[in-house]
Amino acid sequence: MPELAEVEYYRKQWNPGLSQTIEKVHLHSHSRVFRGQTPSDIQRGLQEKSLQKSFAHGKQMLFQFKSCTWLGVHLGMTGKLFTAKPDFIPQKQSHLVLYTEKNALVFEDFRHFGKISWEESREKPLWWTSLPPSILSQSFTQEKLQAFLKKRKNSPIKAVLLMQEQFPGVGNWMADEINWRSGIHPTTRAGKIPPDKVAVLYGEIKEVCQKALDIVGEDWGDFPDSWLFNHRWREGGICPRSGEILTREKIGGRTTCYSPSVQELF
DNA sequence: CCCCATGTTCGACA
DNA sequence: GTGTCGAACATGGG
Repeated sequence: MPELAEVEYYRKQWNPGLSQTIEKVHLHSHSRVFRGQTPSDIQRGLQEKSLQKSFAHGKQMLFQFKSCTWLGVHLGMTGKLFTAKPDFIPQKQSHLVLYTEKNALVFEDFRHFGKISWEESREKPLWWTSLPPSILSQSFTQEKLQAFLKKRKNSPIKAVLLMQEQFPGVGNWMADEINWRSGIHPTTRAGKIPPDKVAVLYGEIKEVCQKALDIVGEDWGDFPDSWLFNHRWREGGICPRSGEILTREKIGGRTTCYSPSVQELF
C-alpha cells in the first residue's frame, strides 16, 4: 500500500541499520527492479559502506551511505522494506538484502513494479533533487493547484490527483479520500471545478497528506472510522457521512470509491 | 478460464 | 508538441 504515508513508514523500517556497515549484499541479479543497471555494480558499490541517513519524498525514498553512495527505492505496487535478523534467508521476492553485523535490511516486492537505483556521487542524485515540491511545502499553493487543474482541464479530477508531477505521494486511496472530503464527484473534469471548491480541495489535499503522515507514517496506526479509508475496500461499504452504500467503479483507469449523494458532479 | 490488485510508462490517437 | 486513454509490466488471490 505504498502511498505517501506508507512510504514514510517503510523508510523508517531500515533505521536499525543506521551507522552500521554493510558486510554482505544479496540480490537477485536478473530482477526487473534493477531496471537495466548492472546488479554486480550495485553489489560491489554497497559493500563495506555504512548507512548514514534516509529520506522520503512522495513515493520515493533515498538512502545515503558513507561515502558518496546513494540508493533510491520505489516500492511500486507491492514493495516493502523491513529489518530482519542477520541470519535472514532471502526468499524469491527478496530482491535486495543488506547484511550488517546485527541486521538484515530487506527489500521485497513480489510483483516487481518497484525500482532500485544506485549511484555514486558527492551530491544527491539529480533524479532526487529534481522531484516536484512536496504537497506539505510552502511552494504548494492554491494558485499552483488552480493552474494545474486548468492545464489538465479535460481529465477527471480522480486521474489528475494521481499525477505525481503535481501531487507527489498521492495514490489511489488518498485521491478518493480527498475527493470524498471535498464533496467532488471523481469524474468531474478538472477544469469544471468552481473556484470555491478549488479552495476546499486545496485544504483537503494538504489535510489528508498531513493526517496520513501523522497516523500511518509514525507507526502504521489506524484511521478513524470517520475516514472513507475504513469503508472503501469491499463492495457494499457504507459512507460514514450519508449512511448510504458507497459506489465502486473504474475511473481514470483505477478502481474508485465514492459516495454519490455527498460528491457533486460539476 | 475470468477478473482483480495502494503504480508507472509507453504507444496510439485526436 | 500537447493532452488523454488504455495496455503492458509480473505475480498471486478469489
